Amino acid sequence: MKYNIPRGTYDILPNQSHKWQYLIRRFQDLAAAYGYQEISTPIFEQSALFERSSGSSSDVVQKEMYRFLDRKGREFALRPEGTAPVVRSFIENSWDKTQSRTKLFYTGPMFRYDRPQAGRYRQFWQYGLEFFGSHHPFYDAEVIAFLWNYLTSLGLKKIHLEINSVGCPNCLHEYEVALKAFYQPHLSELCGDCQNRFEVNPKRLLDCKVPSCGEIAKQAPSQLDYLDEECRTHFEQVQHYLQLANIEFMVNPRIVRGLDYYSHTAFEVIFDGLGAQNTLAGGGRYNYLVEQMGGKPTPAIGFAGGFERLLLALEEEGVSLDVDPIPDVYAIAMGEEAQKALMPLIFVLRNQGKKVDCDPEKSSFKAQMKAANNSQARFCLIIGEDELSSKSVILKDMESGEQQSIAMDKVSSHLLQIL
RNA sequence: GUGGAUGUAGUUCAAUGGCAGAGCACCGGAUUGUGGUUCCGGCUGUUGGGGGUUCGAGUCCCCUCAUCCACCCCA
Repeated sequence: MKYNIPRGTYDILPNQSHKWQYLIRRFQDLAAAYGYQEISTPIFEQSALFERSSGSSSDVVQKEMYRFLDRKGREFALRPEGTAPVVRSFIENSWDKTQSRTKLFYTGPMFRYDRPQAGRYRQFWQYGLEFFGSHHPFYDAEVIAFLWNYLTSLGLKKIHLEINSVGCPNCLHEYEVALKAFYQPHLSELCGDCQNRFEVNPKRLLDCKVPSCGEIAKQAPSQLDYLDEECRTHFEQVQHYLQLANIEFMVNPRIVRGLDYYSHTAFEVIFDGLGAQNTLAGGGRYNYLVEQMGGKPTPAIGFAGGFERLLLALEEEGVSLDVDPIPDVYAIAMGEEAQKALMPLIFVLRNQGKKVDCDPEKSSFKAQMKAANNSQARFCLIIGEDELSSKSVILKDMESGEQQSIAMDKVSSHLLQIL
């Protein structure tokens, strides 16, 4: 019996692991600079949480959730996204009852039963950020600026930011009425998917990739023309604040976010050169979600991005994340007695925080030298018969080839000085 | 969920239906205890899995699994 990794999942292997840690650390550091604090929610929640928040008509809920019953028959789901659990926690901890703003971020795995392809997995890692407690456009800009600064500071250049406003429920309703009125006479010309979208989620008609549908979508009324006074002013202010933050963006009235809870500002960061899975991150306001989930009405805005796509984009742009740890010292021992002498020495160095590698079992001196070279360690320590009798070790600089003999009890203090 | 391409050594790839190979990597050697370059030698395979056609299948057919691409969806 041979066991296989589940479809659409992957192991983060040692030679990749440091890249993940690096990306996560950079996200945490930036969050600290913006005053955001980390929250970790469970991997699974009641299925109903996602059904109510994301919208039961969404594909994520309808087709992609990993659902299961526990031993008492309660229905749970592996979380397909991060916002709903954070909102649940926000309400459960009564943060909605205070007047203060709440700034949270998270990283962790999400689960969707999708057909895997490059940049799309069944277990995938997201970084995300949620802001609660103000509808001020300042915070729209802050959240978007955070995302933009994170991605650009990593070295991404071939990305662009698209923003839109989907308005409040009132504007949205009027817009959908207008949209349906526009599409009604074209119904027979649409593809099968779009005929279904017309009934289920008319906004999705706008980003169909079938060319003939795209032509029709170009003529369709724009969401932006159906914003009421308040929503339009808000959107203009958001753009103004983004300019003040020196963030470049383009307005794309056809951005449609997949989850039902979004209102007002919606945005995406697109990578120019990844194939079909080119949305690096996306987000928007959800001013009505907290209330809808049973909390006190609380405006909020957030985003989420995928680490796998981020990694692909960084690789595509040739950004090097190779910060693989290189040992400071590679230790070589010849013979059993020397191996024993090596033991206390390398542990002293390691306990001082030096990275020390060795493989004293290797067959020959030459082989150990080779290994020292492959490790790229700056120095190598050599102990053999001669050194044992003189209670010294040889310290060799692998770059210059120079070597010197050092008394065994002085080795650690000497290395502390030069490293 | 729909359509298509692919699957051979650790890895990148070869092999008209006729003995499964090469580069890289790895391991060893080139006078005793000194790496990188060079030279010599060595190891590695249920050809993803199962079935079928055939004297004979990596190659043709069917099923299955996986990866990739597009749709879809979205991060």
